[in-house]
Amino acid sequence: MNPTPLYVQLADILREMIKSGELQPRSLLPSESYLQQEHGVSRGTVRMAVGILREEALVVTIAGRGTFVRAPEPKGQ
Amino acid sequence: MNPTPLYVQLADILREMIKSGELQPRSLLPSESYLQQEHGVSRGTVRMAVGILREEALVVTIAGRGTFVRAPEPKGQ
DNA sequence: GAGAATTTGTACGTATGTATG
DNA sequence: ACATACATACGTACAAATTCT
Repeated sequence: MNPTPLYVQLADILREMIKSGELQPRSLLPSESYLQQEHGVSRGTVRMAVGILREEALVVTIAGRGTFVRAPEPKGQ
Repeated sequence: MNPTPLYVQLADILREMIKSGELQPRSLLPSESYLQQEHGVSRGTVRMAVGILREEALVVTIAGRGTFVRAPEPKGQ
């Protein structure tokens, strides 16, 4: 009965934006601050969502810069 | 029970300095770096405090220059 | 004009506290 | 007890705008 946690929902949204190509490889994800306001959640929730994508190796985060969409691994590796 | 947040307290102090005339219209507010050290808080806390005054239209901030006390609106404008 | 220093702008990293279910 | 979610507050890093030497 428990609804899907907000941070999982947000991770799902962002993952879909990457898979669909809306967020291109090597491009920046929206900042934590932007995602906070855009989705009406706290920074902690945003960070947990992005953390999921990081664990899935879909994105790479650099302090002071932002979070980047990783290039998909070329086939045959 | 929660104490007033530091950034609200600092905003209150700065607002009072403006209202009282200690900080004159068109003069510069102390820099973020100065306010940090002077009040023993982090830069983020200073920025949130100044952000409150900005929302109240008591000050105007210019990147690379500083934050200025706004001149009170002359009657009839 | 070049370069350094200052100041604000933006972004992520971490810790703690509170509240709810 | 635990997970979720929010807010506060510290810090670091990098970038951009401006000023000064």
